[in-house]
Amino acid sequence: MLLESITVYDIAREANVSVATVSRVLNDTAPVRTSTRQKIMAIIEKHNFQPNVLARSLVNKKTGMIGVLFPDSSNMFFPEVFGGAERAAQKLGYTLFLCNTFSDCSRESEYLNSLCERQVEGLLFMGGRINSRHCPDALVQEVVHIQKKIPIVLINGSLPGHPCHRVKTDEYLGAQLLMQHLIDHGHRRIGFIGGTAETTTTFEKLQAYKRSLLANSLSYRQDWVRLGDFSMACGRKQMDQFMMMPERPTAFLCMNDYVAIGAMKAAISRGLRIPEDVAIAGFDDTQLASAMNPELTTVSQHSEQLGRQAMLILSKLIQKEKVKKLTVLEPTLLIRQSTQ
Amino acid sequence: MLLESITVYDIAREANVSVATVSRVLNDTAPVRTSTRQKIMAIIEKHNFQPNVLARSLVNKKTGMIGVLFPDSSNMFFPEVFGGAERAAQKLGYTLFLCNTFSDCSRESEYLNSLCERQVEGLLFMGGRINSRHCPDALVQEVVHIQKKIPIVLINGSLPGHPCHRVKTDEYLGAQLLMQHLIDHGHRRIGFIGGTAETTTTFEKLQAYKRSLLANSLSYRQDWVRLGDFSMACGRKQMDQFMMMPERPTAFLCMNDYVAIGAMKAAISRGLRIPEDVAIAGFDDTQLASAMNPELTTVSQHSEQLGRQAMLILSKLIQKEKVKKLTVLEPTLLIRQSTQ
DNA sequence: TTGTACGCGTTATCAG
DNA sequence: CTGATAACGCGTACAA
Repeated sequence: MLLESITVYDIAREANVSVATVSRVLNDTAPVRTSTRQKIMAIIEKHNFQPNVLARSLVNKKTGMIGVLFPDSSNMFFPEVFGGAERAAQKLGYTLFLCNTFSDCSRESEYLNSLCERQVEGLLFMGGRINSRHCPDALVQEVVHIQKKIPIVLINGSLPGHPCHRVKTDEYLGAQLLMQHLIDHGHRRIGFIGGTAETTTTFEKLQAYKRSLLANSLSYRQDWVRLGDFSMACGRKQMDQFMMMPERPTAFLCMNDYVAIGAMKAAISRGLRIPEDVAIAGFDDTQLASAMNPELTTVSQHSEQLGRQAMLILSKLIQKEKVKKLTVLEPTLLIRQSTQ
Repeated sequence: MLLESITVYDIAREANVSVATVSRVLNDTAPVRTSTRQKIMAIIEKHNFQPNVLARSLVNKKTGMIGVLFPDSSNMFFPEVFGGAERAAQKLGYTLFLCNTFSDCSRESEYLNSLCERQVEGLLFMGGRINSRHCPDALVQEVVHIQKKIPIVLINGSLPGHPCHRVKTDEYLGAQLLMQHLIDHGHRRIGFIGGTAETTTTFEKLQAYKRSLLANSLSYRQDWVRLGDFSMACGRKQMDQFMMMPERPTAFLCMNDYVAIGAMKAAISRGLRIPEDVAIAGFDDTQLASAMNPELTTVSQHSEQLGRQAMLILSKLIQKEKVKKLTVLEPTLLIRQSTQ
């Protein structure tokens, strides 16, 4: 059951005017005699009348809604991003329609569909298929097709083979900064923990990891790269594995803060001290990083900025303005206790 | 610009049928000859036609949308709650419309308005005015008025003087369990940190705190109750204050996990050991609690359950079923390293 | 089984 | 300044 029971007709009748006039005072779209305007306003107030946005959107073809797809609300990084987007959206007169895909591609497709049917005016896309290194073409096409009709901005991702508007952090640079920091602190044996080989975000960091080793004449050992997923559990499990190796790294680059914290916990429970015995670094600078003890060295993606930028670009796209396809934000290295 | 360019008329014309028939195959609402059905389906597929939900909702008066108001996406507790609600919603065929009020009452009002205009079928309400101990009547009336037309479920809150459907954790009991645990462990001097005197959630815990002291013949000292807000910063600041007192508690009950962690950090940075020198307990069992080192003793509100229950009740309300006004979930004490 | 025509609540166009 | 009236895209009695 919907709220609406009272319509413009009702208030028009009560005011002895036509619906057109009511609409005019509602939208201030044409001059109305002050006396009639006031009469109408009074009746609107009296009944607490709210126009039905559905009907309105149906005619002016504007819903004021922006769809936002994100993979996981339990990873603080994403709420931070869409928090930034939301603030920007509000200033621009848009409302966000948040969709948690739970990193599930089919759910992603469903939401994509649903958002289109709901006539959102633009889409902010994070996670899932746009971070997949081998995304099935069907999934790519889905997005490509939608993009023909409605503007999309990808955040920290891409659609291989299809130019899209994108906003991203230079994750490669971020990982590189981290590596350099570790190396500068004398670490010669560095491991990598977390992420999946399938995801672009992992791949970028892994590339930076490898090249940094190479550039510093340090050896790359495959068994010192232990992927998994993006969770604390993964960090814990993989660090446990490292612990059982005869020869292990003295420092670890982790996929994100969650993984890093899991790794920290595993190390600590084995009696290791951080950073004296082992250095650990995360990524994203979620609240967790500075909450930990010792505080976690990490890289900030300026998550709110990321969301804000994406929303700004999307709004320009909606206004049919030309915008450059790619916007890259520079990450910031945050050196804390866990590595020095 | 909206996606829709092709309508039922277009596909009707192409199939040489009437829009009615198209609508019938779309909704399977009446028998259609198999051959024509297939012809129509083919054309729909071909053009990738998607019906306009706006128009549809306008006639059947169902949007399938549930509005969700929450105060702060940067407090993990809330994403956990609406995560639970979202899973439940999906099974029931609803889509959540998430609105971050940033604990700002005016923003809350705006969203409330916007959601009604958007014809959501129900509302899940968290934070803000429903947790205010002295909520201005105007704000209460806003909600009361909406409630007459559209079902609302309040989560962990209430509207003083107005019966509402509510789902809540027994926070009083939670705090009591925590107190008993501390007392059982020999603590005789216990402090309280965080929250604001204005919020009901703080008040409930504070009541439990006071009564537990009384019931155990322990003295209540006003200067050992240091409120503030719900942030890590608050925990840190207040613990710093405690540190400068000549006589201070040996244990602390904190408003939530964030405050507790702030307090922990402050204590640690002063060289205190946890739990040997000082015991600290949080509330909510967010991811943070088990991520910390030492792990944080806390109380689980079963946040996902909370969201799920609320959504279930709301859906019954929408179906006009009778549902009991109040549902209380029992919290669970989680004893971890920070207190023993 | 299918088509016609109206209604859903607004906005917009065009006369007056 | 104001009032009919036609869209907007779809569902659905009612009739055929």
